[in-house]
Amino acid sequence: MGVTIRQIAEAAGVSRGTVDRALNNRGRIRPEVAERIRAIADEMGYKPNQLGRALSMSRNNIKIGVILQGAETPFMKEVLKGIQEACAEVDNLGGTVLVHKIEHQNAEDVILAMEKMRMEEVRGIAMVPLDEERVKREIDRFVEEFRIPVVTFTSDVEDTKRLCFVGQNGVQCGRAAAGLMGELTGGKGKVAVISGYSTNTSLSSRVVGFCEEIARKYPGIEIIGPEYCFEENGRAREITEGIFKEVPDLDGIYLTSHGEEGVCEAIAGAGKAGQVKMVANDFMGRNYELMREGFIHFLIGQDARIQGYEPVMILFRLLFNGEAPERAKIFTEIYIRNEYTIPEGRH
Amino acid sequence: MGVTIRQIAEAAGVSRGTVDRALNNRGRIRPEVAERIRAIADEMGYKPNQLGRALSMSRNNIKIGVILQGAETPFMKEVLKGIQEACAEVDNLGGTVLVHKIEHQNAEDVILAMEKMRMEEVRGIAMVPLDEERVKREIDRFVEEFRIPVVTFTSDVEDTKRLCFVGQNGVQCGRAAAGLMGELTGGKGKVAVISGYSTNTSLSSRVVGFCEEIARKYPGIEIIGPEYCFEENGRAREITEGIFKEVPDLDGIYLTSHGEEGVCEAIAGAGKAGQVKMVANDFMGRNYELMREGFIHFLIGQDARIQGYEPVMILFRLLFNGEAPERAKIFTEIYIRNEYTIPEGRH
DNA sequence: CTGAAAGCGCTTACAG
DNA sequence: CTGAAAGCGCTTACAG
Repeated sequence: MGVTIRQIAEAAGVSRGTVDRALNNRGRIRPEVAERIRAIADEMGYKPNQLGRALSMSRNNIKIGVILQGAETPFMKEVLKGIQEACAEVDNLGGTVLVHKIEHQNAEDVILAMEKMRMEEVRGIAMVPLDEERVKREIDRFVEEFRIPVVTFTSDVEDTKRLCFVGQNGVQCGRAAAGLMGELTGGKGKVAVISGYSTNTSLSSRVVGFCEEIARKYPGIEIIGPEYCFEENGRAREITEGIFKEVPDLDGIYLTSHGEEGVCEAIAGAGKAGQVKMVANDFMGRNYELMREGFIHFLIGQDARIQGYEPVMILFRLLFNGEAPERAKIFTEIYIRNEYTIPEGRH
Repeated sequence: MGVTIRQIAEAAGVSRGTVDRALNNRGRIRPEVAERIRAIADEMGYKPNQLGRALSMSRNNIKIGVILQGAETPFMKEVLKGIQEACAEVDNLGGTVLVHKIEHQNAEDVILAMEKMRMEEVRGIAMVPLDEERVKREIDRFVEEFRIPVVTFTSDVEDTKRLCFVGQNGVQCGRAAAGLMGELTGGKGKVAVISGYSTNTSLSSRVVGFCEEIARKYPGIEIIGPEYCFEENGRAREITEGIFKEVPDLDGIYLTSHGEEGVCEAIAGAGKAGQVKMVANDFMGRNYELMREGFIHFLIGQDARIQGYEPVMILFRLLFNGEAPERAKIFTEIYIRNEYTIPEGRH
């Protein structure tokens, strides 16, 4: 197959160690010799064999830490699957991945977890951050003082020295929903926006994207809300019922977050299934069923798996090959699904 | 890190070769000994290190052949990128991939390419087949007589001994389009279907899926056509103009294949941009632009990359690890995109 | 600055 | 049926 380091060594009349030093800029080599070896390697079309490399490097194994918040949510459980896939792959390549799960969101716990990771001597950290000053300061300290690169995922903290972010572009997600709702309603009528928490930045980005784009492209649509249901079905139901009372001729509902079942119960109760157009988010819980039953017209989702997988692999590629990520923000695909594009073998 | 074969050998008081024979059922070992070793390995939680395995196996390298048809089309060029990714990965794991490109579709050339692959002693073939008797017979002969597994991709030939198929479910794709068109038109009006070739099975599946689902779920919609434009813009334009003449109050167009620009010219000519709802296929050519310009409302697409990547990897996993694919038909995701979910950095 | 050697975890002829 | 040894392609102390 490929050219090996041994062949180059023979062609150059030096030892394999010398070739290694030349090709990987390890110093301790006469510059002219290094130059000559590199030229020979180029000419012979040398491509390092990752296998040999990895096997040899597995002696000083690369350890990567992962810190998960909100680990109890269905979304994070999906993300965790992606992390585990990455673990398997990193393991195969001779590295190690340490995962620390935190239930709910908690700055204190995050900082403690980071400290723990440092004690374990991880060489990089992938984490779900929190938009709090002390967390951000800690991230910067890890990067600058300890030289431990940090990749954020799912939520971002832009004003830090984190290497990059992997996750959804919330504003764009809201715009996509606006495009769908616009077409579903023929660009006119009344559409309610129901969100989860006003304090959650990724949810409010969706609301902003939605409202802005509706205003821009479908000025014939009047927006009701946003109202907040705290991702609870009971609350979502009450809100929806309330809206129906105020606005009996409602044409559509955009739901940024959980509470689907409550909303659908209210729709069913009002006898408006299929008639009130609904766009919701995420491929979790009973959402596919609700789509099949005709309550939800479109689901917008993100690839949770890749939000776990990619951050770990980005760090591994950095630490193993010195490959830096291409961009500071790696936005995941925004999937649009209708009842015909539900993946096989899913709930 | 993990438990190694050497540790098991020490624990069992045998040589590493013996452990290998026990764990990989290579025979030439006393059954009791094999059993004992397997028990010990289990207990110690042994997981074979793929790296060591691959590096060692790279001596008798695994060669995989790929046969591409219609290599000149934009779609196949995307597929080819996936193939090249797989090549790189297989290469890294000590294997080799041979790619044979055929312009257009041609049974004779396919059979010749298969023969060539056999001469090259490939251990598996991934190919775009052709629904012709002699091609199918040849596939069966390769599988049964030569014991060379065959994976089909992009198009399938069900009644053969091929290991599995990777590609789109055309009928489902048509149904997804029907769901979109139904919502775009409010479930009523007149919708034209324009396809590429009546002889192309994957295109006719789309037509069938579309028409059946419209009839079932949106009985208020009347279907015009299908007409065939041979994927030519000129022809597509004429057809569309013809339809406008016959059906001035047309509400939508479903285009199963290329000819988008021709159709859009006709729409523009009639001053009906945005008004006639359009659903088209594939993320190629000017399709994203046409969507941004408001001609196309939804694009349905397939992940071309994975249709090249996966078949090669399926064969590699089979030949390298003895892992068989999970299903005989591996359907790729059906993506729905609107103007807000166009991936970054794409034309 | 350079080389010889050992080692990463596995597989595979070769002896016996 | 079993073991000792060589080898896959690379990296890395250790000498010099």
